[in-house]
Amino acid sequence: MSDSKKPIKPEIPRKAIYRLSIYMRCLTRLQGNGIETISSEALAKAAGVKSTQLRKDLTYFGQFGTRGLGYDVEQLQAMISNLLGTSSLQPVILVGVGNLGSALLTYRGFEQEGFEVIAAFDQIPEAARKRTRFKEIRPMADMDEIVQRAGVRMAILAVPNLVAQEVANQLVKAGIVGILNFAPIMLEVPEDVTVNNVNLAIELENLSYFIQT
Amino acid sequence: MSDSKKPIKPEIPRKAIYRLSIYMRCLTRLQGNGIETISSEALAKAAGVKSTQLRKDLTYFGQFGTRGLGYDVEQLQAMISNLLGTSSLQPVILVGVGNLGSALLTYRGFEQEGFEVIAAFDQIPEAARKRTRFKEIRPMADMDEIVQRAGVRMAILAVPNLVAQEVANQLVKAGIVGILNFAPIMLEVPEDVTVNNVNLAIELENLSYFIQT
DNA sequence: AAATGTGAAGTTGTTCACAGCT
DNA sequence: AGCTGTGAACAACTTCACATTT
Repeated sequence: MSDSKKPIKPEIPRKAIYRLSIYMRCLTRLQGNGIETISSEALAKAAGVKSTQLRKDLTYFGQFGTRGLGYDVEQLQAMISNLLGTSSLQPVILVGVGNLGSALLTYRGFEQEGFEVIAAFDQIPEAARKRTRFKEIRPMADMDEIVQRAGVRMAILAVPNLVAQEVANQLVKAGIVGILNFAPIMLEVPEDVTVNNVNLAIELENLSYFIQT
Repeated sequence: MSDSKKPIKPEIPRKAIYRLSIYMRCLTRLQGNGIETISSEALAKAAGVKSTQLRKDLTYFGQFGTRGLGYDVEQLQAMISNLLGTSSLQPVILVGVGNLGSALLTYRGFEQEGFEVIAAFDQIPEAARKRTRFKEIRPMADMDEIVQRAGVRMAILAVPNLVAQEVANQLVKAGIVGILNFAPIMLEVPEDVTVNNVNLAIELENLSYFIQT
């Protein structure tokens, strides 16, 4: 599970924001199939939610449909993409090129979704280079300069637990305001910084609970 | 975000189960530091939750503390591990050794948490072998046999969207009852199968929303 | 007629306040 | 005295029912 602790706009449920991403993927697929208009009923089904929820989610941000008709696929897609801030390519850095970090660098899936990993950082860049083909591996000391020069606002944190807080502090100091944290600890960050936690082991453990006979 | 749709015991909030995993990690760390007893207050702080929530979460499963004293670290750890079904090593398979799949195989972090990836499957095993050093890469056709022989109950699904549902069906048929799904689609599965969804792109997108100025 | 937008009702999850052990 | 366990109050989120628009 992932988990952020930033309700900037407290009126809007955090889960609603996650669902926007899902709606957007569905819309992109529909667009690819040449479908121009869709009802909340049909889109909700594709997204795996109730149609009332979809409509409620959208109205947090405005009115985008036409009664009696439905939603314009392209227009709604553009609107959501814009809301999420993914309508332009966003630079991201990755910190910690160990086991998981190098795995994430290998996975080029972020690029397809509007994020570009412009640099990776590791305490021992030479060792890190042996684990990946990714070229831009830098020592931690270069972080400030690169973040500032490229105007990076988001970071993927994949360092060992013991140093996670310390590195998070460094990230914040460099100007990062969004952290995707893979370390299984609660990071303490200033109010204006958002942390989303992802932990694959916890997801497996959670499954493990539910599949018990 | 992760997301399962299986409330076998509807009284217990799903989020409470996730939190159990977090408590367990904290307890393991405390145990390593030689701490024998801890109050709900202190453990809750380490886990990043309110103490009342921790106590409520635990009482869904029974009474484990001593009033006036707190909880026995080792005992509580063992209890939660047992509840989650992670007290013994659990075999897992991975399906789809593409970009993400091979990244996940590279990441050996599951092993450290009580899960062993005993085999990986791909439609084109020869091509998949070029992406990873993991040895046990099999054609999809071998799935049934391996799952049954090893008594595997959990699978990590990292195939392209277009075939995700189809492969999920095959997994279910083979006897898998827990799926960690990385494809950004809602899988349709029988009631007795649990799906947890993880989508890294969605997590980044969600961050992207919150860091907007 | 068809489908959206939305206040109100319902449900689920969290926190409080305090009773009850040790 | 200190800290857990828990019903009751509260808050957040979801669903319903229906008025409204095309």
